[in-house]
Amino acid sequence: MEISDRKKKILTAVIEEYIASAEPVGSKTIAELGDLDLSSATIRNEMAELTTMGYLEQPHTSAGRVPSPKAYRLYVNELMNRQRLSLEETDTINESLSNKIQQFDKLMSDVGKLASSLTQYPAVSVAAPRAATISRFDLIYVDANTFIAVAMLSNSTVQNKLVHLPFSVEQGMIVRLAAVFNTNFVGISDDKITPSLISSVERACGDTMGLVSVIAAFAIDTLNKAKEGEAYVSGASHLLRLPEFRDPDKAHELMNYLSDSEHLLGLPDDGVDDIQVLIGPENVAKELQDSSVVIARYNAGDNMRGIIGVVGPTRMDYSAVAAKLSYIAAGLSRLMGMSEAPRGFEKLQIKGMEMITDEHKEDSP
Amino acid sequence: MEISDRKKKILTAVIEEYIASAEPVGSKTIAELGDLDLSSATIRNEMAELTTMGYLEQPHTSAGRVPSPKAYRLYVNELMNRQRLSLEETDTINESLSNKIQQFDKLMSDVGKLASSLTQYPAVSVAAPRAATISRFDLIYVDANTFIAVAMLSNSTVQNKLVHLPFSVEQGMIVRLAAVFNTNFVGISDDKITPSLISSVERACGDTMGLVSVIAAFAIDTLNKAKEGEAYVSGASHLLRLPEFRDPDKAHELMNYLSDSEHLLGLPDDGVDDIQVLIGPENVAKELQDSSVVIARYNAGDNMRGIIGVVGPTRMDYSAVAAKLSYIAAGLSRLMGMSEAPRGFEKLQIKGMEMITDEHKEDSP
DNA sequence: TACTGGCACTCTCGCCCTCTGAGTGCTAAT
DNA sequence: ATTAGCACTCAGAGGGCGAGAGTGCCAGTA
Repeated sequence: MEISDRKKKILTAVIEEYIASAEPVGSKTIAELGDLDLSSATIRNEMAELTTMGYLEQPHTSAGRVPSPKAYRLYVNELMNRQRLSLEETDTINESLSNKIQQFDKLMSDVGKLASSLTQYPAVSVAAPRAATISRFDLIYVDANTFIAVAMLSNSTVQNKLVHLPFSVEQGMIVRLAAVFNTNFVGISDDKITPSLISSVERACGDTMGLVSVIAAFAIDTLNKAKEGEAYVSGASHLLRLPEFRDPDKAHELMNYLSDSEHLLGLPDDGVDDIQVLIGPENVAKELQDSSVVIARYNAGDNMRGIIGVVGPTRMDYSAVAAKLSYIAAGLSRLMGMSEAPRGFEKLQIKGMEMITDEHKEDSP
Repeated sequence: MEISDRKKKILTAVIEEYIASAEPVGSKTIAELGDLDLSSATIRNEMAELTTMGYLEQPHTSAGRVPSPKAYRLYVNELMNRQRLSLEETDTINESLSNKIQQFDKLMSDVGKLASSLTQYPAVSVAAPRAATISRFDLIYVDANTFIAVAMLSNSTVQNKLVHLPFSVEQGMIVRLAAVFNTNFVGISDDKITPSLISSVERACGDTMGLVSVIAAFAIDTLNKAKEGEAYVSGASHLLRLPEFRDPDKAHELMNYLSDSEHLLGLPDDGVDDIQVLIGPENVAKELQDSSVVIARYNAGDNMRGIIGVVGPTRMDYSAVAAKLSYIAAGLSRLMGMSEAPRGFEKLQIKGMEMITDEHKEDSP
């Protein structure tokens, strides 16, 4: 059966009422809203039909109706009106992002915190794994027992390691090693760094003290680290505020699931849309079957992708959450993803100096 | 009134029973343990006195007794027998630590996760703030628009930044800048990097394009980052397992408190003992008044101090938690704090190669 | 004098019962 | 097609009751 316009209106009203109250919605409540000029009896009939059509559910006979996942899906796809953020809200987000972006390594977790405090739901922040090779290598001589290894990766990140040695090396050796590494280790993936390569390099520069091994280990370590994704969860405690998680066992189950980042690292792969909503049973993980997830993807240039997501009950304010997340994601892409434009420069301004970015735009994209 | 030996024994029994069961303990339960050969009536009398002395409390007239904070304090100070970890447990810890220590920047949060999973309580991992200066500076030329700034700090950490420029610079300029920075910026604290210093340096190397500012900003940023402490919370969901946090509001309050790292950064300062137990009202924060905190301090060399702590109900298995935490802390100090011995070297072994460390010792220190 | 058995007393907790009220489905009237 | 009206259902709140755990106290015993 096709769903009539009037049914859609009623369904929308039920969903929005339920999102606000978390309690089953009765026909009388809807009638009294006054949006549609219908008696409660008429609405009752419509709601009965919506129930047989699978859009509404009754917890028990004499209770009101609760939207089904199918209803939320319809709501998200066509019923809800996409919310625009207020100027105030976009300003807050822009300001937070500008501040956060100063410290690149904390960015991931800070963005999660921002999303969480903005939406009042737990947020997950995930950086997609990305393959990388070393594109430049350097060794900085500090003293006879110490040098710093620096590796710049193909994804434009730089890693370093301070190495103390239990013996002395002369500066010339360090310089020679750097040169050899730059010819042998640049542009290859970590599984190409085999023991046989290491020993041939050892012979090439006359290293008998295991220096090459140490540096090669650093290279492997760095590449591995780059390959791994990262995942952070922020604001998990927001869950406990919600009526659907008053039961500590339920809350515990979900929080436990979220705290294992293994589960979250898979998220960035499937799905192509900029923003994606997974409602209840649409989630594959059984721990999420009663919850919904809103995910925004961003592209931070240099083949680094990430997602920022929010977890909540199926009764979630999809409209507001989606608007906020996509604004954050767009802001991230804008601030970080300008591969063409000069990068890094604008991140290094002294506090108080103006950021070199576009002027703030308050349109949510 | 002085507390007799027999009272101590009874108190210990009550505390341990309560720690295990989370329910008020009656005289009969203690009598049936058989540890002391006394009738329930005698124990009843003793418990009544312990109550007037302030060691026990009654939730209501006809319930058993619950230990007071004062009782836990006595228990921790002299009653409990300090637990030794099993060989198995120490092996697990040692192994985890060896693995974690590979990736220095994740160490903090990983150690928290370890403590949390070991104790089954939420854990906090805090790195104390530490002042630092730059002890060596280097700029690595990548291409005409790109260089890498590397700063080694007095605390032996190394930071770097990839800098893209919206214009070209020649390699000679980069080299000259590095030299100038090494003479002007080494050994000074961040508040010495004033605009006037920057402009004098700018004049010294003929920089008209703001390069010096960019690099100085990196220096300030790096020093600031080093000065800030870091705090992580792991395994907060463990709280929900505990009977005292079945009430979602209580759990929410504590989790909320913990999630704001501001509160935790203060922890490392006060207190001098290696291991410290704060019971209920001994905590200054009102959110912790009903909970206990066990803190272990470690010293990771290079003037880096940190604490690893566990938060739980006052009814906490102090003995086991303290043993585990202090073993972890000692392990950290051992693995990282060997300032005299070669450092860094042992962290860079290829996976599968043996770690260069002391053999595992199963003594808890 | 120190301990113990016994007993009356108290109070929580779980259980059952009842009652109320919200919400429904259906029918007859408009 | 819509609505008013009505009988029906059922969760949840409130009250009463009994069981059981634990206590304090007293009198008796070693």
